[in-house]
Amino acid sequence: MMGRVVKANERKTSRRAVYEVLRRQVLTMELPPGAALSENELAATLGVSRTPVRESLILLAEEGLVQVFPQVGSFVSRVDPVKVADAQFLREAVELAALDDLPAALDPAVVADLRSNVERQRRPGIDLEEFFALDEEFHHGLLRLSGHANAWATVVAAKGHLDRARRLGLYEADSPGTFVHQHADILDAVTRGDAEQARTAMRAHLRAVFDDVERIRARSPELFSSNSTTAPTRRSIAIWE
Amino acid sequence: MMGRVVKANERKTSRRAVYEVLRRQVLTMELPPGAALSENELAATLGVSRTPVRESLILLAEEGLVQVFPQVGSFVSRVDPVKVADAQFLREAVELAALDDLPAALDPAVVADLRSNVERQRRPGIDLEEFFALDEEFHHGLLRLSGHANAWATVVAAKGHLDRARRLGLYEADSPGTFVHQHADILDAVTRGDAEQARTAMRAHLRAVFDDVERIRARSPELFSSNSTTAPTRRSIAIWE
DNA sequence: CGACAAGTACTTGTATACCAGTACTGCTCG
DNA sequence: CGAGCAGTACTGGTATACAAGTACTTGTCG
Repeated sequence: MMGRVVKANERKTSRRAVYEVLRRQVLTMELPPGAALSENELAATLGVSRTPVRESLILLAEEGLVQVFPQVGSFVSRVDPVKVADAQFLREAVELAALDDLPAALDPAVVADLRSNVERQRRPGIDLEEFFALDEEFHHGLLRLSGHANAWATVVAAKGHLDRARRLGLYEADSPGTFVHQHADILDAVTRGDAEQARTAMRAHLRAVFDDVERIRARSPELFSSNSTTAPTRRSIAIWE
Repeated sequence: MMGRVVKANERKTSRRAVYEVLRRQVLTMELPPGAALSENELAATLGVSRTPVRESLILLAEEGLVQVFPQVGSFVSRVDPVKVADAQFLREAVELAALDDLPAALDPAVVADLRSNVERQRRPGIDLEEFFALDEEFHHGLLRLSGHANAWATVVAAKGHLDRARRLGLYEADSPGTFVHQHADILDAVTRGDAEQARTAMRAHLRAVFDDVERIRARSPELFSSNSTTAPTRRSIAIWE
């Protein structure tokens, strides 16, 4: 048989655009936990048909950010403390393992990016969304240093619930100053080659982020899932509108 | 506003069935790397419409098991050594972190399951598919011991490429005896409470699995992606039929 | 015989139509 | 007035129709 060569360039699909919009709106709480997501309504709002909307909701459901109940409706998931803890564990495992795997000679370009990143985090009156973007970039950069940048995508896909909880915490804080200091500490230890201190600083940082969740949960319980036990026998949820 | 209570039971959807069938066929190499997956053809074969087939392919593409090229076609991904290494790193990070987090008192029911599992792995002439199922259950059980069973789902979603490489390795081996021994070693160390030895044994086990990949790659290079460098400037692939 | 170009048969992406099923509304009847 | 039940307007799941685009085929011309 002859070899058949297939060429394809990446094209703009409306599904990708819809997915990114919806995901951002869920993570930023613009679409709050519990909100109803009607496929028809979203399609009309976004100016597309149900198909790309539906496919986006399926992907978001796979990430745990949306719950789809056949013949009933689709809803933004409440923040599930169990999933927050799961994401915390996964993230800590990956980021600490990466620190264990740092090469002797760090990529100077990446190190420069990280330094610049921390500097920008220090800007007074920084916007929260901007800080989050820098924070993501910082942690991603640390993984790049160890050559495991690709693992970040898996962490990102799993930590949606954690991100929403973090956002809740930061919205109530005056400034993300504490976290900026922790970032600087981690980077300092890494560049000094002090792996043990880097691990300690990273663990303290991630745990500090995690500890915020319980505080927020006490203040805004309606945003959290009430599935206290492992698995409910009946798949039932209550929506307050 | 009044509280609105929504009840919904989980229903059978053909999409879930199609997804599971396709995923199994990809992981077992029944659909080999590089195979063309026509949505129309699959729909006709499975007796459903394009919609559930298409939605399943989107999910598989998200896992990296399938590549979709708009207006060109969908294909089973070749085993990407980079993704195999990524999955290996992720898995090792998670499973070792779980061993660090074992409680003082292990759940005796889970321990009994693990012992029974290893015994069944020892059965002579064991079928390969059965061994894989037991292997999955074994590692999942170890995560359960540390209370991080949910992290297994994330690992599973990320390790599709690794699993296919492993399967290739075992298909050529006479028996999975070496791995069974390693499983037994890990379980022994865990039940003895020797966390350090458990970590060592686990690391050796996972690395042994990983080392098989290069051997297989040398023997069956056509099943592997040839993206030697980081990112190709053109999204082009070659299919041999 | 070979190169080039129009045609054709596919591909996936999107839009729409229909179906099964759920939850709320409001009428009816006790 | 209240409880119960039928009606109705929604939901998401699936099937189908159409559109945009790619790669191979084949006819034509030099």
